[in-house]
Amino acid sequence: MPSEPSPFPARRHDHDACIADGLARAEAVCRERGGRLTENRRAVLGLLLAEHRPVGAYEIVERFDWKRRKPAPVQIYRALSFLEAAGLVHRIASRNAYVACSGPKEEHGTVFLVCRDCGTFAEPSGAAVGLAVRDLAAASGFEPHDHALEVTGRCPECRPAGGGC
Amino acid sequence: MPSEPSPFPARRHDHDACIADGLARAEAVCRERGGRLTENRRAVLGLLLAEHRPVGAYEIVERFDWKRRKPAPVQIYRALSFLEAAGLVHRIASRNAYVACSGPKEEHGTVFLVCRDCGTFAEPSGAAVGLAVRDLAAASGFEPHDHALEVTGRCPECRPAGGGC
DNA sequence: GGGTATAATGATATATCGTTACATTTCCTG
DNA sequence: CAGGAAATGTAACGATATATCATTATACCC
Repeated sequence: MPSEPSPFPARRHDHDACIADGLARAEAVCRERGGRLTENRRAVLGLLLAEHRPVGAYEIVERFDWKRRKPAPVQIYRALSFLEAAGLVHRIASRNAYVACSGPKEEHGTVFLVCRDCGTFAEPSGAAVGLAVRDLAAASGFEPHDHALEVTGRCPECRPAGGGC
Repeated sequence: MPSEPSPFPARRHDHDACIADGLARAEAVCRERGGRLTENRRAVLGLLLAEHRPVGAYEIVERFDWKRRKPAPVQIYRALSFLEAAGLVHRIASRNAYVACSGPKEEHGTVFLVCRDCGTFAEPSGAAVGLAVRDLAAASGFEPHDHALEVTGRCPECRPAGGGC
């Protein structure tokens, strides 16, 4: 089969570039939507882009060197709210954590794969799942607005290689 | 099309019966799995069965008249953990809330519909979604273990009837 | 540039959700 | 009834998220 490229980040990739891309995209989104990508917001997004995994808000607080001090939680939550509303960050409810949106151009995915071993995160394009949800909802007379599918499992890197266990 | 019955509870239904059924099922599950459906656990499950919507743990605390006192949160969490492990209750991560499992015999659904207006909850059988998830994961080399799909929207009762708004 | 409305931040406190720790009781089993 | 596993009682704590209000920055119009 033609097989799309894996949605997981390659083990080695140009990480600085993917951070830069993410920030550039954020600038574009802000221009379009009207918000401002302020220093705080940029810093939070940068931190999330630097990981390919969900990060808790209080972990961001700890890692955030902000004018030589730790920020108050509310600073981080404000930045996260803004970024989430702009579609630049997703909240992973099952983990109380946040992750930078990895889909630069495609419509926002609503399927999240999280590796139980290394925590790595991927956001494959979930068109088939979206359709299945729509069908299911329609059959119930339910009008879906929003959905999030969080799948836990093992990523290709953490799966035992051959046929083993 | 043949159209399965709606997974939503009918507006009027024999509510006492559905509570009784749920408790009876819980007894059966406990006999099979080895736990005990103690007074606390029965009370928590009963409270959840009496709602067809996700209820927060602290809301259960508030509503729980337990020997004329409020229980400590840990009591409720202990009961919820037991019931969840037994498959009698689901946690709705996106809301930090808990709901009685509505599927009496069918394999446990992993799709949850929650009405944004009235909070009503349904758990349709999500076989198609499950397949879509499996395919999607397989295409990424991801080995799925567990997933939960929480869909927000409007239930049939809360949707505007005809074409209007 | 000055006035002003809006957006964003700073700082403190508090609400909400969930767990740890350890002593005690209940209940099954022999 | 003794012994052990399961469940509960009680208190304190940890983790996650929001409320409130004063202040500062930015955009926009004149």
